[in-house]
Amino acid sequence: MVEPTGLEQMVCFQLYAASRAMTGLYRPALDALGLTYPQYLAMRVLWQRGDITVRDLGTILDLDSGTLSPLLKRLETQGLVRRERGTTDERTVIVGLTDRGTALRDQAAHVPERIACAVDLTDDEFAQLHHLLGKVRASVTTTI
Amino acid sequence: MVEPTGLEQMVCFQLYAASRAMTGLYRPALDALGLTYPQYLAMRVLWQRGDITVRDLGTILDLDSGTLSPLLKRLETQGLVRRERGTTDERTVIVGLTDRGTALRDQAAHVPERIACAVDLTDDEFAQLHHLLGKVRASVTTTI
DNA sequence: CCGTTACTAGTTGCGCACAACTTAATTGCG
DNA sequence: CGCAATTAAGTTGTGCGCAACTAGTAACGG
Repeated sequence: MVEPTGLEQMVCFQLYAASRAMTGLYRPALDALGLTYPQYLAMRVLWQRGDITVRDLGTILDLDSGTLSPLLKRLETQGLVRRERGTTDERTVIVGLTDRGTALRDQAAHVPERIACAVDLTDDEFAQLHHLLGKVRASVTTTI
Repeated sequence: MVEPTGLEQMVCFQLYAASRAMTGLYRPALDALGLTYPQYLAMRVLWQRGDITVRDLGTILDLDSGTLSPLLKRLETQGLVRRERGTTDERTVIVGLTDRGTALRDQAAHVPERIACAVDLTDDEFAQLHHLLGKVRASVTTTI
């Protein structure tokens, strides 16, 4: 689809570097909440959707139990999350918010605007980028 | 620059997910070479530029010595790279390719095309994505 | 009903990332 | 020159990501 020497390599590296730069941008705001970026993503899903199995959380975040189990254990240790076995299917574990976890939502409310201000893209460019990243993810994941 | 509730969050997550998906796409090809993706990036810089200090390598890859030192040590253990103190400035360490490291370039030559074929973007879209990621990186890093 | 197969979480091990710190060398300023 | 400030690389500690594996549960086919 493209000459193989430079461009697509550059795109992949740009992706890798831009992703790390963006999570670095979140770091100060999230440090104040005591969260890492992946923990923040998990909390966002919980704030939006409430109780959820580890499996479904993994599907949404594109992470497996090898990553999520210890991450959720740390959130549980912080008192933000509780975990309990599913009743109908005892293989599953259902993750839910504690009161402290629910309360954190308000403190985290200001985070996205702090980020948006720092990234110098127009609405159109945001939408374009979103579209292109979606295409990349779709084509890469279907390639498996 | 944008309503703070959804879009920019999605973009950041898309970036995070797309980056991991892309490195996952490299994995089979790089496994065959015995390299991880960050190791492959370091080798690419060495193939292009020859001897380089750890500092300059870090500037190019946007990584610090905390990441590079152990990574380069592993490449050295594999016999792909040698490290020696700079003569004029003994604080620096100059990284260079061994014969085995140089030879690996030919085996790695086919990697980029394998990736490009799997990502379903036109040349224009690749260029757009490259441009937008560059803007993100630039605005994020200058924000520091 | 029973055994095989599939599925869900969790664990282990390794290699990043990154913050914080250490060591050693250089630079700069009085 | 002499010493403080700066710089380069390395070390330590924590938290991902992901492969490979384990334990326990559910589903299914005969």
